[in-house]
Amino acid sequence: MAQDRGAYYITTAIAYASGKPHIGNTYEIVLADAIARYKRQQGYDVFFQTGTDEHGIKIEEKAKAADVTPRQFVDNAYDEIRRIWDLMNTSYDKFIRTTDDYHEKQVQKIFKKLYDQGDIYKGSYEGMYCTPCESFWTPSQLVDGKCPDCGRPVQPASEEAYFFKMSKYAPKLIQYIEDHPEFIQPAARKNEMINNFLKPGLQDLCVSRTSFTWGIPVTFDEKHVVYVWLDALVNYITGIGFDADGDHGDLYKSHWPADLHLIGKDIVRFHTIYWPIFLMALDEPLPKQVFGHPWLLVGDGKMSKSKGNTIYADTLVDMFGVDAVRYYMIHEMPFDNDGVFTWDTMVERYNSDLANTLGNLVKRTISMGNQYIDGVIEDRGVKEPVDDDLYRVALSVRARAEEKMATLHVADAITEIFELFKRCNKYIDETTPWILAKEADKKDRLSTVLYNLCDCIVIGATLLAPYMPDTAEAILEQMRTGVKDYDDLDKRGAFVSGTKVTSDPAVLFDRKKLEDVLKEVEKLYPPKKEAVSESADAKAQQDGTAAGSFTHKAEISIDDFDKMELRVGVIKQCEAVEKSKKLLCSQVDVGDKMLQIVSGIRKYYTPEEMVGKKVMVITNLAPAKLAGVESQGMLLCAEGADGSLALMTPEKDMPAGAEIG
RNA sequence: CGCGGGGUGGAGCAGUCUGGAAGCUCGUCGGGCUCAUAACCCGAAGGUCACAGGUUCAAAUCCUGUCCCCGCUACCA
Repeated sequence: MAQDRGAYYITTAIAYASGKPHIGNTYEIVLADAIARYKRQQGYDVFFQTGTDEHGIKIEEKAKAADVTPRQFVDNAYDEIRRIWDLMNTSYDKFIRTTDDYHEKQVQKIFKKLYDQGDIYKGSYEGMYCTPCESFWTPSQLVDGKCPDCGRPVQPASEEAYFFKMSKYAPKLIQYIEDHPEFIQPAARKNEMINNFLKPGLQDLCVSRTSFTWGIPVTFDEKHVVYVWLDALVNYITGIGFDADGDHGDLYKSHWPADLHLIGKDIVRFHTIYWPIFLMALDEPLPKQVFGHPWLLVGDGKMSKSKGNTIYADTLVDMFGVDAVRYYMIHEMPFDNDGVFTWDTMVERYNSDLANTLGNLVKRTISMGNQYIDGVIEDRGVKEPVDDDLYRVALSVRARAEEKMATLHVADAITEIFELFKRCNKYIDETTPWILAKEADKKDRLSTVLYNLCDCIVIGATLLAPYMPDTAEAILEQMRTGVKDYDDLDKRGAFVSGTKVTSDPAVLFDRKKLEDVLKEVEKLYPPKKEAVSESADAKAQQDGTAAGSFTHKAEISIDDFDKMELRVGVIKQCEAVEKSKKLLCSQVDVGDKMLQIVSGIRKYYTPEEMVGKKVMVITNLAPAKLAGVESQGMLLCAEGADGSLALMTPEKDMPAGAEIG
């Protein structure tokens, strides 16, 4: 066993239980798993927690839309999320749900405690209220003084709510952040937090809601439920046995404070400001580090259903296998920049790194062992200078990978390990075992060369285990070698001399052809199929066609249609709207009058090319102000899921004002 | 002057904090090898490090200014 290095507590953010997680969400658990396995290998007593965030108005609404109870809804989402986490072979020790009894109970106790000690107080939430929409809006959200959703007038109103005294702890938090430069990672995020939120002064945070019920009720004021972030954040302590009365479980005593909260860069604020302040209020120590990882994107945009580019981990696993997907996610993610998924790079990494460099290395080494020396790989001690360079690389990989991991540069760590596999391939060419095999007096050298290779492969495979556990196991199995101790990986002898390796080495990663993969993507999920299928999205994203998820609206009657007045308009003048990046303002002749119409199409058309165009116009749309400019209608456009856009124009020349219908 | 990220050989990136011969992966081309998964090894071509000034013995790196791209936000009627 590696030496005992003490406790290590790592968490992911808990996944919001609103649906199936896509590869971007899945990346986080895989990254966390790699770190957790790595720390275990090093000898830490690791506790790795993940889970689901199951409360909130969004879930309540989604459940309603799906015509199920919130409970049923989150149960389904939980099943799906956990299935994906398990599919990815992630070794979490605990999966917490915010609907778990013990968690809910502790949230209530924590809320009560903070209330009793005066950190939470009852106040009222002031704002402009739109009665039909049942929504509060801040003055800056209002459009033209009206509700941004429905355009109707709003009234000043207030609603009672509980607030947390954030400002009280701000100086202490700033001090902590300054004293612990490693607390917020990457460092760039630290400055954002301090400059954007802490320095200007923290506002008290509203920590209860009355507008919905799917949450944890406040025990002493039942019409309030606890704000989801307060509910969610404390999972990190309730999951390991925190008790608000101080009667903590052993795990809490041994593993809090957490060593690492691994989260997405979009929620850094909650984890580096609110969460530490909650902990200060509870008089508990703060986590040692919060790492806001970048996002894994698809194509060149953020993944979303509406963009039609969602890709799920299980689709990829079906095609490439778990470890290949883990490898891709870990290897392709830069430390502080967003990473990108494309089918091209997926196939490229798979072939180049996994099939060629690693898989082929193992196969050719074992094959030579079998062909030349009956699979019994023995160190006969016939050394040559070239061996030294091989071992120089092999025995230093652990240290180099460790250096990268120390700062969570996981992608760089795995790259270091592959440097060893590349070095091994080179070594084969340098030593030419097939020539040694032909010379009777070189048998001992041949055996030594193959031994050195096996030894280095075992070192590499062992170091690879945290990132690609199945692959590491498969390699060691082929080498008939057990798991090696981390502490010995800087020494020769990981592979025991005289071991007989497998006589039938399996191919670890079979090469893929890009065109086959693309065909499969298309075949598995044909485009334009009825329901929303992820690969139709993937296909759309691949070739730019507009397949993907369509959202359909309710059927309308001819009378409904008749309410619209559609006409051909001629654009007489057009200019960019000063204060906007997206808007063009056109003067359109619709026959009997001129309409001023503002459209968000500046990205696609210049004002000059707009002039003279004949377009389709809705002429009886209620006027609205966009960026302070009045718009009296709407130019109709076709918009592709890939972001393409075109104005609708009459197929034959038609006069301005011609009715459309 | 809304906030932030970025512009480095065909593609994707590192290097920028702490100036000191422009690097990595993939792709392309040529060669080698034949144990292996059309694999592996070697070599080559390919970059005015967005642009313009400045500091310096020396600038991808520091300073000033400009242009372009991408997120977020306000206003995509």
